[in-house]
Amino acid sequence: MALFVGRHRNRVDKKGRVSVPKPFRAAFAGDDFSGVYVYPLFKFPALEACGEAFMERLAESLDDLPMFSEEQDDLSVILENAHALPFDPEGRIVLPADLVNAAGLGGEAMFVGRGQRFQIWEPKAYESVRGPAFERARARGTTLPLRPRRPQGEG
Amino acid sequence: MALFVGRHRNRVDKKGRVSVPKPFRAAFAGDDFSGVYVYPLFKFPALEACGEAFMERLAESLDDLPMFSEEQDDLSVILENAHALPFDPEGRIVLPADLVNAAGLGGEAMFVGRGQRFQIWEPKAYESVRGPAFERARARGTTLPLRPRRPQGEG
DNA sequence: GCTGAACCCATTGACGCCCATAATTACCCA
DNA sequence: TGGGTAATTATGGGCGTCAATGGGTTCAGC
Repeated sequence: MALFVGRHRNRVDKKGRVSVPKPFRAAFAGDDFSGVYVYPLFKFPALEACGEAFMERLAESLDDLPMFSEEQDDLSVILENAHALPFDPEGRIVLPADLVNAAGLGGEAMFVGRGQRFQIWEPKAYESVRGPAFERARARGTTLPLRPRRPQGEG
Repeated sequence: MALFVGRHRNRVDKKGRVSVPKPFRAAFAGDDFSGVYVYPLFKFPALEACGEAFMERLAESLDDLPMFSEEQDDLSVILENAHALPFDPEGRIVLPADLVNAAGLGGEAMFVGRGQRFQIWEPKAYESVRGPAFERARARGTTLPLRPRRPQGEG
């Protein structure tokens, strides 16, 4: 599967349109739904986006939680606040007002790859929140506990 | 899988292009994505590069961690700072400004084999940082416990 | 008839592709 | 063993294409 990596900074025009970076769009090729699912993060002033496959996985994970439980109710807010945003012919999406507000977006949007999904940030907010993360990793001498290599596919 | 070994010193032209040494390129033959993933290292003023397989493994390791957890946020630093750099028809990649800055690259780049991955250094920085490593290993009488030979072939 | 959204079109600027050339390296033959 | 030659890789520059962007226009719903 194609991965989302790196950062891309694009403009948000007067109509609220913003181009999804081509490398990110490419990862959705073949999906039934030509667009992305976007929802606000509760942890950061930012949005997260994913494709159909991941959204289904998320829904299933929610179903694994006890029915009528508090956690299920809480985490369901993701689905409740998610928007399915279709691509226009040029590969742009229109961000609804509630998402713009949640992320504090202005004239520009920063697309940030996260592997299976990506995030959308107001550039300055990204800088101040995530900027220190790299320095922190350096200071801690962070090491990566990698998942063991798979015996077969050896992908 | 082919291994990355040895050092290669290539020029970086005005456009930021640099040839990936042929022996290194060969290791990526057969990948869906014809190019390399490059990200800055925490520990050194240098870049590290890997292929699709390793990057997917990294993304999967991330997904093994709980969504919205702190660890996941920390580890995704690599993905956020990585660039997918495609080969041009001549086997070169274009290094973006942030990577050039992170490694302090000028007119030349040193490619250093590291087995499953390789690094990209500014030649002088490599000399001063890694040069002593050989002497240090000698002085310490460093030893390396080898992993037992695997039963089959299976690279 | 009005509002809003989706589509179409034009511009521009970066990036990828193609070519030509130079520097190695590998190979062959004397 | 040495030199010469051929093939391959590295390098540099120019040009064409495509992605990003902005505005206009048509269509549908109210």
